[in-house]
Amino acid sequence: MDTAAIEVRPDPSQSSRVDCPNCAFSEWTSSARFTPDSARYFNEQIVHGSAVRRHDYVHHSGTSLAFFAVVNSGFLKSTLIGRNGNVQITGFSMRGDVVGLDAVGGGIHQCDTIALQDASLCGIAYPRFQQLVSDIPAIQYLLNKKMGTEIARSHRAMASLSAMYADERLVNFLLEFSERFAAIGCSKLRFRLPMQRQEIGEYLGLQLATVSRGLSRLQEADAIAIDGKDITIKNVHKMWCAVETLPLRKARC
Amino acid sequence: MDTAAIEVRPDPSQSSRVDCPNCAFSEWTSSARFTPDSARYFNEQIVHGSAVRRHDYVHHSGTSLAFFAVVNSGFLKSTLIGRNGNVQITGFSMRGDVVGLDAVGGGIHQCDTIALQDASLCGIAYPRFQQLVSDIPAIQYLLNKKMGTEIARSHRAMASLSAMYADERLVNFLLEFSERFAAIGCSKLRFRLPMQRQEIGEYLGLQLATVSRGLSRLQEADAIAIDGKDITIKNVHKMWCAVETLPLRKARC
DNA sequence: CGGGAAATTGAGCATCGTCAATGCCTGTGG
DNA sequence: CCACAGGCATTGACGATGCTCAATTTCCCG
Repeated sequence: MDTAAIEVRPDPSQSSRVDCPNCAFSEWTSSARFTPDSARYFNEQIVHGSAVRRHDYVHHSGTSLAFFAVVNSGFLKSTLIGRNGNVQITGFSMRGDVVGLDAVGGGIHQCDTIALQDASLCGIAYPRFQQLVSDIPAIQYLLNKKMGTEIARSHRAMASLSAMYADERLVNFLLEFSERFAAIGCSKLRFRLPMQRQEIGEYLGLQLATVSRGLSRLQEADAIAIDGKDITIKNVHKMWCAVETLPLRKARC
Repeated sequence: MDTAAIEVRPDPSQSSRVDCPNCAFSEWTSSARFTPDSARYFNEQIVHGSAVRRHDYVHHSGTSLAFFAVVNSGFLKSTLIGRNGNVQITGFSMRGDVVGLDAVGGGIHQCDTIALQDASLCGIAYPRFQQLVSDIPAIQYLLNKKMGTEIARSHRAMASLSAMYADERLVNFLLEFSERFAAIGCSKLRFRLPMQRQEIGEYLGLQLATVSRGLSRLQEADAIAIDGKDITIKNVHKMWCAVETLPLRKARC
C-alpha cells in the first residue's frame, strides 16, 4: 500500500464520483458559507469514495503531502515511531476527520496513517485544494476549524498523558470516544472500540496489560460493561469514582 | 490582567505603531508571497509593540478569541487546568510564535497564556484577520503553516510524554529548546531557560524533584553544564548516553 | 544584608512496566 | 465436526521508576 492508496482503489459501492451520498465533505459544502455554485465546484474536485482495507497505509511518514483525506466510514490511526522503536499513536480518525493536517507545516507527513478496519475516504489533491482556497474562502475557514480542533485535542491528550493516572486516562479515553460517537450520530453509551488493547496503550502511554487491568477494574466497579471491543457505559459518575478507590488517591479529593 | 492586555499597554520602547522594527510579523510580510502593497496594508492592521509583564495573562481560558498575538521578545506559557487542579503546560512560546491557535476550532480559548517574563507582542484582531484573508491569500498560507507546525509539535510532545523515561524527556526538551533558539538566531549550545523547574515538570509530566535530579545527572555525566537557568550543552551524544546508564535501560540498546 | 521563593538532595514506597502463564476466540485444515 | 494454531486478552508476581514528603541549601530581590 502506498501514498496513492486512496486514488487507486475506488469503492465500488459508490455509484458516482461526483454525487457521493456518503461523502463526509458534505459537512463542508452544506455549510452556510458555501454558495450552491461553489459547493458544486468544490465537490467536483473531490476524489470520492476511495476504499482502504484494514492495515492499508493512507500515507507514510516522510512522504510529501499529496492530498487531504476525509473519513467517510471506518477508522484510522496515526502513528509516530520513536528512536527506540516506540510506537506513539497520535490520534484515531473517524467519520468527518481530516487526515494529513500535521503535514501542513512543512509539507511532509510526520506520521504514518493506517486503517484500523476497512474504511472509505474522500480526498482532494493538496495543490488543487490550495488553488481553491482563493476562490472559496469558506474552505479555508473550515480547514482552520479542523486544524484548531486538532490542536486543542492534542493539548488535552498531552494533559491526559502527563497528569493522570492510568485509570483516569482510560476513563478520559472512553468518554472522548463516547463524545465523538455522539457527534456522528451514534450512541454515546454503547459503542465498539475499533482498536485493540495494545493500540489503546500506544495512544494513552500505557502497557497493554495496564489497559486490560484498568478496564477490568472499571467493570468490577459496575461503571462499564465490556464484551471484547464492545463497551457499554453504565455510569459515568462511577467511572470517576472507581479511579479514586486506590490507596493513595483518596487523599486527592 | 485580562484579555485586552495587549491592547491597553503599548510598549514605550516602540516608537511607531506602524513601522515596528522588531515585529515578528515581519517574518510574514517579508515572505515572497506578499506583494509590497499587501505587506504594507497588513502591517497597518497590526497593533504593534504591546508589552506584557511577568505573570500577565495574554488570554484566559474560556474567553472568546479576540486576537492573534505573535511574540516579539520574551517567553509565554500556555496552560490547561485539569479536574484535580493539575496544571499542564501545553507549550512555551518564543519569538515568532503565534498565540491563540487552539481557539481557532471553536472560537473559545482552551488555555490560559501567561508571560514567563516581561514580553513584547504584536497583535491583530481576529475579525480583522479574517477579513484580510480573502484579500491576501499569503496570510492564510502562513497561518496554515503555523498551525500545522503546532500540530506536529504537540504530537511529538505526546510521544515524549507517553513513551520516554524522565531523563529522555529532559534531553528531548533541552534539544527542542536548543533548536528553537537556533531558529531565532541565538546560540544552540548556550541559552537561558526562561521557566522554572516546576514549569519544566508541568510541561514534561514530571515532578519538580525529578526534573532537578535529571538535570543533575546530565551534569554529572558531563553532558551539560547548569548554572541556575543557564544551560550549556557540552555533548549531545553524552546526553543520550547518560539516559541509558540506569539499570534496566541498558537492555534496550 | 535578610527573608522568602526556588532548587537540590535524601528516604521510602506506590504505581505501573516487565515477564510470563493462562484463557478465549476465530479461522483453517484434517 | 473437531483439533489445532495463532492472535488477542486477562491475570499474576515482582521490581524499578518516579512520586511524595521533607530537610537543607542556594538564589534572588527588596
